[in-house]
Amino acid sequence: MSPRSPEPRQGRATILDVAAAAGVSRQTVTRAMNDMTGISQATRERVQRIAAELGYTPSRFAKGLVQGARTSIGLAIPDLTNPYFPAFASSVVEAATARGWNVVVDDYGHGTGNALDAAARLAPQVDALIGYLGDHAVAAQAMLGRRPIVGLDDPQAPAAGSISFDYAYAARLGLERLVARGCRSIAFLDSGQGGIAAGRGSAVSAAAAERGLQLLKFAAEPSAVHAREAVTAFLAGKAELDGLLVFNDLMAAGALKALQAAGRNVPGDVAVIGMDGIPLGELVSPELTTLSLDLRSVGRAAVGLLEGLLSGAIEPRASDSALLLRHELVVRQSA
Amino acid sequence: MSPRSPEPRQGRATILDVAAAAGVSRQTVTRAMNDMTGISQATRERVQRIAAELGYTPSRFAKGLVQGARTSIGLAIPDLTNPYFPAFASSVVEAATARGWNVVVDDYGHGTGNALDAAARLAPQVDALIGYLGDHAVAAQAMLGRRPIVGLDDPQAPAAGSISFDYAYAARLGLERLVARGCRSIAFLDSGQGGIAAGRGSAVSAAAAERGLQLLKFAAEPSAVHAREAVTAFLAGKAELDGLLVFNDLMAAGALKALQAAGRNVPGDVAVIGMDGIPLGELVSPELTTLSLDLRSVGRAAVGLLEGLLSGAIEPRASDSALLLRHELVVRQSA
DNA sequence: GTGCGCAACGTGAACGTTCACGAAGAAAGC
DNA sequence: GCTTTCTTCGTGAACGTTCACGTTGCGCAC
Repeated sequence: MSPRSPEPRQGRATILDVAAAAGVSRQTVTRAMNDMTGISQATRERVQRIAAELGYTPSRFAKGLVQGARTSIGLAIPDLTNPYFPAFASSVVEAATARGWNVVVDDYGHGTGNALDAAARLAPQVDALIGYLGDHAVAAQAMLGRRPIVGLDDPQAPAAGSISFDYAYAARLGLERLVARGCRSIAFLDSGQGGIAAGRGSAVSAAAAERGLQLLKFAAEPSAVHAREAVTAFLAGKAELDGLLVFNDLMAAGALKALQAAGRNVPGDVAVIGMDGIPLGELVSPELTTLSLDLRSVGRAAVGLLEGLLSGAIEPRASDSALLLRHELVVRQSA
Repeated sequence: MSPRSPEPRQGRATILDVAAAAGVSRQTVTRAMNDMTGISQATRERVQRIAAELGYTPSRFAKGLVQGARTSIGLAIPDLTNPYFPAFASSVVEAATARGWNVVVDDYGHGTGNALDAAARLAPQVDALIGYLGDHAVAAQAMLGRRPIVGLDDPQAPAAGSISFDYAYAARLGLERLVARGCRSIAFLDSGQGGIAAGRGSAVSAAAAERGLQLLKFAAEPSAVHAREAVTAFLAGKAELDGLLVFNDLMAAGALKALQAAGRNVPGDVAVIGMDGIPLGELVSPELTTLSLDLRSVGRAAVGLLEGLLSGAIEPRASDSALLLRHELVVRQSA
């Protein structure tokens, strides 16, 4: 048995297998496979045919090693089942695809995982990272070494690049709307998770204090069902309620359900405002008034930042590497 | 200038940079970085510290080349903004992560892309592929060479592994429900896209014929807004309608909106049944009765199939490589 | 003091591809 | 006929890591 049989049964065929089968050299196979010049049309076709017969596909490792490709980015998100994140992921994938990059997606919400686990899984696979990393951005950067990170919603300790949201502005906008509608007893349904999620709650509290508003706060895990249960429990208490600002649209959708189940009319009895502006808001009844984010622009911005960081056009942790985006009030039916 | 300066400014640091800076050999750095035996604790820590200072991270290409890792799978889906697909993607990512695999996600719905473009982008990056490939499964297999593909919803020309859905069964279940409710004028809102999507429509037609039912069919692009417009236009026509079966839940949600806008009570005037069983169905009003799929089990099954194909435990295109899953009627409020 | 074993560390080879260069042969110009 | 040019193809080296060895030095038993 020769060390390299003409048609290896196991393991992937290599370029040398194809070369041997075609009676040419490595380089000629390379020329044929990559549509390079310096090869006759006849040879090109013959080699391609033989390659296909052998099921040969070039090793991405060997190719990447010699070419030094930088084309894989990681995307770390907490929960693909919360519609906000696929909407965001979709725009990241679109922007990355336009640049010829691949996106390795890691959803760290399963089980007890956190962003650091996701970073650890992605670190050996990618050239850069985009993600909701919260407090773990620093540790993630250590894992990534010199490869850039664009962190979302990390205004405290921004990563090399960062995209944050002006929650103070959003909170003012939301409360203003509720007050303008005549709401007197306003509550904020927060996310029960700390970390990344804390910014919204404190911004709303601050905005309420600024206006001299008494603000009731309660919290739930960030899902529709949990929000529904939390609102039901809240309504069972004595508290008055005629205006409700909610951590995100998904939870707001759950809140709507609970209010309706409790016989409260929305927006007649209780006005509800969500946050994020996901398409779901237009499908629920009543349609959700929300503090909307242009999610496609968020993804584009993140990938654009990353491109700048990778090329060196943008300095890490500089003024132009930290973006602050604003929500916009989209008035529909719920408030 | 020596060919390898102690602290290279540009380009990633290599194992040799670390070795030189620490005054040890490659192999010792390897031992330190990978927590191997045969190294003193003092040296291990010193090397790790120096590696961190240099921002060294091992090249995935070199590592993959020598270790022959098979840990990246591609996931090709048409549209991340349709909630069905992230729900599916989430379960694939979860199952893949549990096996230590990474998932490269490609969303080919942007612009004019199709599944073949996605396969072409993914082919150089992954060791296997899961996806909604439709007619392109054969062409995709050519790009993947010997690497296995698990295709979804491709009963005609199954890939190496395939997961299909028993639409005949689902259609009978749905129509049965509508008839049992007393519906006489039943329509099916189909997806305007051919290819992958055609199976549902023909199954519903067949099931209707089987029952001797007259079935009205109309179609729209598979999004909530398009479905809403299509239903509005349909209602503006003369046709009677008291039962509506819809291609998927997202479109059904749009249909609900249109029916309500036209003053039709659901389910009083028109009963509506969706398909897929995505969480959205519980958030709309009335809550959507649907032909539900256990999406987590679909992802698990796909990854399990892939694992079998990769390990050789499952033969491509064999009886055990083609799974047929059944929908289940989940009765909520809309029918 | 000789031999042995073990811990700690180093070196050649290999993974599969592309790049840079070189060589052979044919066609073309004079 | 000779050189030149162009097309077609082949060969050494390199990418950065791990694997399988080999080597050194030290302690210890006899």
